[in-house]
Amino acid sequence: MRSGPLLPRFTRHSKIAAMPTYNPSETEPKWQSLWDDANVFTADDHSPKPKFYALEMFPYPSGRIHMGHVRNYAMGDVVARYKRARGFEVLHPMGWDAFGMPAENAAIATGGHPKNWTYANIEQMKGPMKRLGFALDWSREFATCDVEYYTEQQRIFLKFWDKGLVYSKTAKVNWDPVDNTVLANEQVIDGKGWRSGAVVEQRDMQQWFYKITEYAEELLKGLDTLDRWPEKVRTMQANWIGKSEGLQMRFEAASDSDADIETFTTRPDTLFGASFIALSSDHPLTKQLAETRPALDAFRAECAKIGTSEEAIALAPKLGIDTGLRVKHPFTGETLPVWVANFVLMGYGTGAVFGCPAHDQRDLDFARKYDLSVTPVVLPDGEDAATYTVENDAYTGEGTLFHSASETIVLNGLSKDEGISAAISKIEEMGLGKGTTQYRLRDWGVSRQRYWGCPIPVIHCDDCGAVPVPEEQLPVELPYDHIDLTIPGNPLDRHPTFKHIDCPKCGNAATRETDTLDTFGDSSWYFARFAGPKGSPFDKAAASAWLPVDQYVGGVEHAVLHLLYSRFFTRGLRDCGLLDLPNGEPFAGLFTQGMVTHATYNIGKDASGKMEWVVPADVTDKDGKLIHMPTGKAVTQGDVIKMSKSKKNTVDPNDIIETYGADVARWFVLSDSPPERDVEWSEDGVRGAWNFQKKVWRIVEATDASEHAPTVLATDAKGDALALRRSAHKALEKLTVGIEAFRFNTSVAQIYELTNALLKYNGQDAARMEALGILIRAIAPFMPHLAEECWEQLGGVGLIATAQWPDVDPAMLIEDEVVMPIQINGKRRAEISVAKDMPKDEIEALAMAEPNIAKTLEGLTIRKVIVVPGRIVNIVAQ
RNA sequence: GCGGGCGUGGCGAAAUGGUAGACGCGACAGACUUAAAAUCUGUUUUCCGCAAGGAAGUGCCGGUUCGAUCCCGGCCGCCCGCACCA
Repeated sequence: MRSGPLLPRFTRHSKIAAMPTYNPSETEPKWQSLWDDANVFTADDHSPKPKFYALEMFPYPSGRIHMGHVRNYAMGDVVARYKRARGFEVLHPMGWDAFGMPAENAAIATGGHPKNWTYANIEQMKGPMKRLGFALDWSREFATCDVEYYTEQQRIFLKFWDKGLVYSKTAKVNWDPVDNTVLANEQVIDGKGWRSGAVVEQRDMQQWFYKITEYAEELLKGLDTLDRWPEKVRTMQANWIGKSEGLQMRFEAASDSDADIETFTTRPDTLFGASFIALSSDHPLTKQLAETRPALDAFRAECAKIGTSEEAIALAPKLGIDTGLRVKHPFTGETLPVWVANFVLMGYGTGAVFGCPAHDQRDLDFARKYDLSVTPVVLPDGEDAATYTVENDAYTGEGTLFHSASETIVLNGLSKDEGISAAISKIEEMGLGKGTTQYRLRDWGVSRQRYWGCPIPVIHCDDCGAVPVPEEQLPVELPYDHIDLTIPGNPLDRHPTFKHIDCPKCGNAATRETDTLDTFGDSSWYFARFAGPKGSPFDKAAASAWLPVDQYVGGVEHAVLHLLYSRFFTRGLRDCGLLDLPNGEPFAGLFTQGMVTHATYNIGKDASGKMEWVVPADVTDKDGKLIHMPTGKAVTQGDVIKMSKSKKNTVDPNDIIETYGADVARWFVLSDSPPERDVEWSEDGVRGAWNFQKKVWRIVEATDASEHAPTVLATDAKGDALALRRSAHKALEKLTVGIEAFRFNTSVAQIYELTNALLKYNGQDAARMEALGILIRAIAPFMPHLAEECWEQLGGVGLIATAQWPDVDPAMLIEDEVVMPIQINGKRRAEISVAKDMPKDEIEALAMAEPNIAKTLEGLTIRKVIVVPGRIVNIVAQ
């Protein structure tokens, strides 16, 4: 006899007593409270089981959950529930990435307080999140704007300071001269402030930096160990770090009135092709020259307008101005002109390059425009040195050096790599430079001139300079009173009590730093805090035991910044002795999920010429025409894009939960599309999920649960029962692989197949119950509430949330008979059914005997017969 | 511009060297129903054919292979990233 389930179970003896159809609005809250009562999802720090840390990128508390959240957390939840069923102690926490600009924007718009707005939003979002039934350990919840959290973040800042990972320098910001405030790049639209419309200036400000470049090499090398990260993300990070090996070298002044210029190049082999030197418009020498030359100063202003993004600079037409300065070529002694060019970045290398037009496209475009010489020095294989020229396409590939000889050095005949080594050696020998490694990665500027963030724990003293706040004086708490964001500028800067304080070192009057930390700092260590909140800034032992996160799930938009900063933080924390994580990697497995998209709908442009978008819920199909119900206007369907408020193509998860339930919402976002790809929301798709839910319940309803438990093994099944059993175990095998490989859509397909097999099966025997038991447990990570209800109905013991994953019976995967296609010249002409272990020659004989094969082979000569046992027969004939 | 990815039925897709289109949506036909919904059965890549069967087919061109959606080269198209949104 099996023991009873948690809830009184009502047994059905016949189909006469009408069973109510499955009602998620009743069952879902019921199971959620049972899970809560049993503390099923609370992770045990001291469990003897193997650990599994499942984490989704925590949400910004905007106040509303959206379908993207549902998809993100549903994916993590599948993994978390599956791993629990597989015997792991699972940590699956949730919290809030709660600092940031939207709270300030809301405060600006409504006059409210960012703190009130944020905490109210958290409360508002928690309800729907809980209603979705995720297997989350809510006991570890926190918001990054909690004083307890940012106190510890300030402590980390101080530890980093002690470790030499924090420093300050001046850096450029977008300055809005009307609002007197610093703007984020996204707040700058066409070079103007988003609110004031004033032309934005680039202004230098003293700012704090984290020395991420200290770890450039380790962060790059570490990427090779992240074999459970998408290749794409690793490539993006590697590009971001941008390691390049080359030569830093000085071009010496041609005369006393000229100047030496320090350059960096990755192609010293092309030195003989150099025809000019190009300086960045921000190069110190450029600035100096611009002071006395209005034309150059104007050109600098032109360059600043292009913007700072690499894309903008790369796409802008190449422009320059000759400084009149001349330098000496180190090998030939010839003079080279020094130009200022708009395509040279100050932030990379030395802010100066030598231009070799034949072998660099930018240099070539520039040279053609200003009629500078183009001398090819790398000869592609197969080209004739006497006739080879470069017209409009620079040659950047391999080849043999030519036109590269002087009294100083001869590079002719060398390969590209040999030329690079030889040129570096020579320049080093001449004392003009050194082979070096450059990184594109820059230090992380963390200062934000904003209120709603973690205060930077630093005090500025006229005598002592920048002094870190002594640890015992933490936290530097964000003041709540006297905060008015509707006035331009940073409220902390004008706060009556926050800013002015005595220097902790000398006791004289001093001022607090009024900048707050970049919110990326908040999210760079929250996963450690989840693992153990006790301790400072987190429980070292617990965090070290839980980390790394075994499966992290989130949007690809975080591919570089958040994920790179976190990788830096865990290394910094390790080196400050706060964390035992030898390889420093916070996330062992990463999955980047696609977006939830939806068609957009509009009813044309309004009087001001602005497109009027309408919500999908208001659009109806009337005789094949789309109509906007509130206005009766004709609707035009636009692109299918990511759900966004501005295009109004959103579907509110609350509405879906209310209408169909949490399980259906979860099932839909996991079913059709591969997880890494976008999924298009559709009403039909949701109804499909709804119908599937009902179908499962109908099968359960039609099952006599009085004889067998759902954990039964029908080992003596024969005939149809055996066939069902085979289907069940095959489906189980495939769907398990699907979950492990993050291909939930294929798991769903297997679940459908098994469901269809069960639907067709009439027997009320152990095989039916076994297959159904497998189905229900397989559904559980996807539709946990439905699974619990079915499990209970079938007489399953305990909660399915704590049930073990069913075992695949390997014997059920092996077929005695296999169907083999027979091809002639790669085209399928017949198929035969043979015993699995039939010898090759017998298979061949059978294949030849097939009527259609014999017929097709008539008049042909057989050249070769390929027999791949269990797979295929291919006859090559002419 | 540089870097990366993707391209398969009406649609979402599956198959990563072995029968292309599993599974789902939609559509069509039928059953049940006064009717609709729900449910069930069947058809559904295109073309020829009553059928058996045949031909073409995974963006385009070529290559490797007995065999290519899959591997390689070139092209076309679309998408993403390129440093203060989170």
